[in-house]
Amino acid sequence: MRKIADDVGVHVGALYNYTPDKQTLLFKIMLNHMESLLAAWGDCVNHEQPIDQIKEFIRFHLDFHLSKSDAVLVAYMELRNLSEDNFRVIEHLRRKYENILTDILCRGADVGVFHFSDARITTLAFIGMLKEVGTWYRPNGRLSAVEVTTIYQEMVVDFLGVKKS
Amino acid sequence: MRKIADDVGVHVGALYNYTPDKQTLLFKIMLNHMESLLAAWGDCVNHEQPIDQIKEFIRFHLDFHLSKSDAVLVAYMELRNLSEDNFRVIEHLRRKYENILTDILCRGADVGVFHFSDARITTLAFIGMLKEVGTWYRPNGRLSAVEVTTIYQEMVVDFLGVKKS
DNA sequence: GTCTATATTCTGATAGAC
DNA sequence: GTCTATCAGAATATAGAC
Repeated sequence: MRKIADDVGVHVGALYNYTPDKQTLLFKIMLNHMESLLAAWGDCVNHEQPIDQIKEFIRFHLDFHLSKSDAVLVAYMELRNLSEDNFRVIEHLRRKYENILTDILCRGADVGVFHFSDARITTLAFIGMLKEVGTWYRPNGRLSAVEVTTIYQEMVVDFLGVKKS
Repeated sequence: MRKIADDVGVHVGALYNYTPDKQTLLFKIMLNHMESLLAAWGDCVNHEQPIDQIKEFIRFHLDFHLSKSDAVLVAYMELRNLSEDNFRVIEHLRRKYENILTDILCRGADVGVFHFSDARITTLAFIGMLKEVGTWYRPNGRLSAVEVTTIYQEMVVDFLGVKKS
């Protein structure tokens, strides 16, 4: 709280005009993060073809997460510091986000353009792949955000295009 | 430190017979974790075929990480609490581990059985996929550890088998 | 709405008896 | 090597002046 007050430019006591306690503040930060994530996806274009839709999802996810790396760090690192009740709320929203991807995958499988063995596992594998980017991507690194996005889009599309025996 | 002392069954003061301070204790835990990870891989069978070798790597990684989920949680969550110097040491070992996978990928590409566009990105994508498993796998969940391993082996092998244009 | 001051608890670490 | 006692500083949170 002292560090936050210092960064914001007020003294500690003043902080409690905005939040009843630290736990509530953390929860509101994470809730706001998850809700704006879901809302931002709602504003994205809806593509007819599953292959276009999943590319859009990857572009959206990387764009959102790489541009808000601070909030993302909090969202993933402070999860265990949420109270039990607050944790459940955030987890529910996270599951909702994951299900966006699962739905795209299943729609693609239904029309026969995607091939995978388990929708849930494939979803989590892709989310894991994308999440990892946040740990190594640097704006001035070897690859630009656009290049990273393109590579990931190609990886995922190639993967889904394979016919499984 | 109080919680550790309590779990171990001694009083706080006694802990300082084993570590000069908290930072050193954390570092030694993480160092030990990374060194036993690398040592354990050194004890694995060396397969002739890259496809067998990468399957072995996936089996090894999941087996090691799912069976030591406590240590893995510390290893990933407490990274930011390491001092600058200690962080560099751990990061170096983590890179060494990642390079095991990169080497397998490159060897497979050299002999023409693996196809991917960027060895480093592919490595990190696979590591991310595998790391994610630790966040949702539960011993009594829908899938057993063996089933999860098999699915991941198939996903990775299928992915690497695709010819890129 | 912010500041100052303070209550209270927690935390890492040390000293000295046994 | 462990225990008891304790210090010093940090942390969350509150109260009351302005």
